[in-house]
Amino acid sequence: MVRYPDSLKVFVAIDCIIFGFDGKDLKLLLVKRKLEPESGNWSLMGGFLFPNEDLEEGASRILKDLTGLTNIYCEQLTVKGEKNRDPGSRTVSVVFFALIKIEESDQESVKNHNAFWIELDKRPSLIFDHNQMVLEAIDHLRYKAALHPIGFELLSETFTIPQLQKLYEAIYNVPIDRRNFSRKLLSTSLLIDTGMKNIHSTTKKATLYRLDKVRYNEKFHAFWNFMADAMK
Amino acid sequence: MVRYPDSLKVFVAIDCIIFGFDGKDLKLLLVKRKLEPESGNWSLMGGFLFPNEDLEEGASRILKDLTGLTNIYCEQLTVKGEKNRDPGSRTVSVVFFALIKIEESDQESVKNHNAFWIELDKRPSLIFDHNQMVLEAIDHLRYKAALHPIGFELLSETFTIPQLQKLYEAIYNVPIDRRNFSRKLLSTSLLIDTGMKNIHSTTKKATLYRLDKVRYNEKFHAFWNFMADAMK
DNA sequence: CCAAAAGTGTTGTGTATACACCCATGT
DNA sequence: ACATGGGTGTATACACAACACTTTTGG
Repeated sequence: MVRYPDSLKVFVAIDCIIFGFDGKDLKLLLVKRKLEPESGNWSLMGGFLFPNEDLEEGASRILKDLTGLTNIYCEQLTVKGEKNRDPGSRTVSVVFFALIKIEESDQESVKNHNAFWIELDKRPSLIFDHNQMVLEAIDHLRYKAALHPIGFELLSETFTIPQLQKLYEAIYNVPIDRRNFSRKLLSTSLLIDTGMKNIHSTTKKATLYRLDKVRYNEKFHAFWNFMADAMK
Repeated sequence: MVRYPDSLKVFVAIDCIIFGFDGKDLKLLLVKRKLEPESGNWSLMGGFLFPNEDLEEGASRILKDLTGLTNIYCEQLTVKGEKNRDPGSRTVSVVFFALIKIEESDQESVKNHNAFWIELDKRPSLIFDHNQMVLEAIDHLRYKAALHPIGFELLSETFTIPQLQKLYEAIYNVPIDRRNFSRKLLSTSLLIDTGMKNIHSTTKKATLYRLDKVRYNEKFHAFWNFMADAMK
């Protein structure tokens, strides 16, 4: 077996861009670093790839460690390998894009990592090339949510159509017609009426739906048209 | 500055999935390996990331080396990091997706690398996880060509609408209505009439168009609707 | 009774499809 | 003249956006 020169070897890092939605604003889960390098500065949650794990396993490990959750929507977003992106040592970073249901995450665990849910529009500047990663992630969220039903990954198990609408309005920062949005969503056959109502409302109580997971999995990769015009 | 343990370091490879279109069939540019490991077997064109180059530079270098071309449509497709994907040594591979105008490539250079344009449907089994990479690339081609005007990257500078149609029929393996396809493409404002005709035709000579590159660059990331229904 | 939010209905406009028909070219 | 392929026209169906109206709830 041929041996390659070890001088070609580099570190492989994993960085996670973690989105959440609190019913009003889109948020990012960011870490105020306690370790060198860049101690005290803000960054994405990350770590090095371990010798005994695949890339996706590494991302799952990091996300589980931070949030306590296992079944997180998570996909590769990009790889960053610019020569001098990490001043310490040549490091290639695999960036993952994750969507979290905030209220299901372990707030204790988040606090222990010195991590905070920060409104997207109020995020601080991040270390290295993490700012650029976040910009690409926002683009990706807008892109993907227009064509595929990923919005549900940011909501609770049960949700109302007005809640879903507020989410899309936050993602695209545009007002949406309530009536057309409702009809469009109901026509997807993705929503199952739970028979319950949102008791927290002070006016007319909205119907609580849950996702039809069978149909969701079957048709996830089809092209939907949630906000396709927002990308025009 | 903190030092990380060198035991975490891995090799980073670059693999390129290179599509071409000869007017009739979609093709892949594949290499019959002359070096160990896996000498004599088929693989994607690839190499290791050099210490002095960024990822995209590495991909450009490999593509230039093989085809002689510099301005190739090329984007990151995915990263493969499965623990045992390379039996030699732990290697993370960044996979690039490239679209080539076959007739503009340097056939001598291709031949010197023992590379061959092979019809997609007749491709041999490839080494390592390269088969899986190709499957994902075909999916990506179908996905992206439905929404963005990437088909032009596979055609010559000037082309006819019937040629474009044959390309889309090859990508999606479906017949397309000539008249509706023509009107749809003309309505994009992406085509500029060159005033010339395709002299190679034995019947009525089709109009030769070229791409409006200004509009192409401006609106590339908008959502088009070339074959969106093929993904439903 | 009123304000605010949820839910349903209607109508016009534009886009996509399924067709029919005409034109140009070489044999 | 005729077969083959290129180019244009049109009617229909369907999806979407814009708007009006009704219902529920708490105060």
